[in-house]
Amino acid sequence: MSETLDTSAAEQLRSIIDRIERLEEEKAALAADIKEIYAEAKGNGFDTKALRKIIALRKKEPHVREEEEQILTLYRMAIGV
Amino acid sequence: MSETLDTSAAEQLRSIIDRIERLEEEKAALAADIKEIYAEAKGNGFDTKALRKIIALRKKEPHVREEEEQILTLYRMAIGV
Amino acid sequence: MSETLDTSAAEQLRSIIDRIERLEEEKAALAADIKEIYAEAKGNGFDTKALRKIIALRKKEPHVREEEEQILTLYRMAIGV
Amino acid sequence: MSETLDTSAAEQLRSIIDRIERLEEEKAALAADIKEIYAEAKGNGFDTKALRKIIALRKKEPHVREEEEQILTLYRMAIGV
DNA sequence: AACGCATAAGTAAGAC
DNA sequence: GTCTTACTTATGCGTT
Repeated sequence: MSETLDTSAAEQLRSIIDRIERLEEEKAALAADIKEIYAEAKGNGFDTKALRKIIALRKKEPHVREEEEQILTLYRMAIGV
Repeated sequence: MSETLDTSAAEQLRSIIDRIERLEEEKAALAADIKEIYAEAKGNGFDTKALRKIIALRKKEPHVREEEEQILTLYRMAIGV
Repeated sequence: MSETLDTSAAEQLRSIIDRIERLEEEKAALAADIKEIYAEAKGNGFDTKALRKIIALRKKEPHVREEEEQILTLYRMAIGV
Repeated sequence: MSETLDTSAAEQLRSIIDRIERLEEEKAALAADIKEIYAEAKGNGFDTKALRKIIALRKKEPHVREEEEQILTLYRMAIGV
């Protein structure tokens, strides 16, 4: 490997970093918004852990979710939990 | 801050690192054993994802688990998922 | 705990979930964009692991980063790594 | 899929879960021991964040670590961080 | 070999 | 202030 990046590569590198940082910033802003909603929900008496589970459940395709729940139920019954 | 650690501190540092590394090694060995059991279970037709959920469920205190499931069910019914 | 959520609470719940899901969607879109930039960078011969480290370094306040690096160097010299 | 596990499968399932739980317990005990060493080190004035970095560095093969550090340095110089 | 999944680690925040 | 809990990132693993 060479010891330094040539000018073109250095410019490319800067560009990549800039673009990523810009997007990361927007992503962080959204994460903050989401966090705020959870905080507000908690303030209104909702259980955030359950809220997160609901969100996760709704992300799955219905038939996938049902299949998974069926298997889990099967195992739970088998060992009595 | 000084620029180097004195001999005593350096020795202490080595000792700390050694002890942690030794324990990390044992921990990694156990993780490998666990992984092997999952692989074997999968080979026998078990669903590892469901297995992991079962293990997680059993980690919780029964009344805590029941409480959580009750809330989740409440929310699921309210929004129909 | 009551067995069902009253209408008002159910509506609130739906609203919370909707808002979070909308934001999560935007967040996922940004994450996908970021991933794409990394993939493109990789295609142009950049090392993505190093890129991520650079991004992480730049997130820190300069004096914090320097302080951390100084301590790390101190420890590295003490144990010779 | 059948609605219940036959007796043999249920026994197998119990055995799998038992074995995993036993190993998980030992693993958790080791994790607790490790945490304790970090706490003790912190009490003696060591920086745990740096300690963790040292441990991570030592996990890598020397030539891999050197290669990674070389690339990172290259990028850092190119963008001046 | 790339892709997503899953674990683990590290970091940051909140509760006691 | 500490100590846990949760969120984020990173790395490794298995799958396709």
